[in-house]
Amino acid sequence: MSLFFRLLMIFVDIESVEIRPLIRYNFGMDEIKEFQEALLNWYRKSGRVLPWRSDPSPYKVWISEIMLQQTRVDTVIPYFNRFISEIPTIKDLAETDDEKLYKLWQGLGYYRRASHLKKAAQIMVDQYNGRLPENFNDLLTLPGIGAYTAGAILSIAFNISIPAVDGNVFRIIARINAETGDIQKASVKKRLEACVKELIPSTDAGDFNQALMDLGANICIPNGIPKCEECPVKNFCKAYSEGLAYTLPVKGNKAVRKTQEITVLKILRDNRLALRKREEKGLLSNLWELPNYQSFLTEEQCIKILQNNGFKVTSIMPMERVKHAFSHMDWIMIGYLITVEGNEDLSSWTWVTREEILNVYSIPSAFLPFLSV
DNA sequence: AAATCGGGGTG
DNA sequence: CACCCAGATTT
Repeated sequence: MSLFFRLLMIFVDIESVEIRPLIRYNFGMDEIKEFQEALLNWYRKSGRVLPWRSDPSPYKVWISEIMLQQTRVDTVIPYFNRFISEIPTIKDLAETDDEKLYKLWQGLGYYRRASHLKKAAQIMVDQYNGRLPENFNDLLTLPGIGAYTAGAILSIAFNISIPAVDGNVFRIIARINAETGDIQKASVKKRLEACVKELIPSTDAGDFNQALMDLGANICIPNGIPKCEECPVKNFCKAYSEGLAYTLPVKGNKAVRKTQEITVLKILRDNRLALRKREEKGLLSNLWELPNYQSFLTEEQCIKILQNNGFKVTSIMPMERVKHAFSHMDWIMIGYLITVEGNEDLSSWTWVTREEILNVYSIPSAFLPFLSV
């Protein structure tokens, strides 16, 4: 045997020790077939009934997948139904007014998704004959579509055999293999994705992928104790056989949360409320907000700000303190209810009616506690 | 690789 | 209160 081969074997051995700890990760052909059938049979019997499943057209699958990014099914359902009803086709989406689009998205979060949808729809109209492209690479070029969403669209809407690996699937596959590596790490993710590629059937890929999602939602759950006894594929699961299902997967990386103190002004003039449009980039971009300022301001400081802009303050009253948690930071907000007189309009402020607040302007959830009063 | 980007449900 | 969710994009 050549020296090259011996070195290669040593290299492979080291790799397998470092990158593959205990791990299952080796399935026989018969076993894969059994796994697929067990999962698909369970899905056909116990899968969820969802609005985007009754008619899995490419458009509906796409919209649902974008809405479902980091967002629970129960949250998405009413947004999805309203969206499809208001904007039923790709062409309609490409031509939808931005305010209407953002209003439909109000409260759903990750607002970039809405603007990505419209941009992608315009590209589909311009370059793809008004349809979704049917291949992975073209889908990936569209804004808002990454590897997971491209896989989901291709498998569910076009029945192409391709994985759609989301948080559910990472968790399930990690447990099946008793993967003890940190599933946040790229190397571990790569390993898990390769495993899904082995397990996915050449037909029924859409059902297979959705079956994994439903398994993750109802059986192999993320928080709390997984319901292993009800699991259709428990006999294939190394974490189950070793009593590790509750412990796995391993996730490191606890990010430090920051806190910002903010003063929010609810300013009324002639029964109209002052709103301000946020920047086109960054947090809550393009949405409408109550005028607000860094740090906690006193009544006197607020009055001075308004006077400097040409208003006469006729009343000012402190409002209840509100906390709002984003995924990466917290806002602590104090508020003042203020009435003003004066004709000088700040160019960046818009004076709106109660009706318009409800029907036109998209306002982030953080400010809603100040509006209900 | 790590940070950014929402909001709500859950233990 | 911390963690997670049918992730993608930017830094």
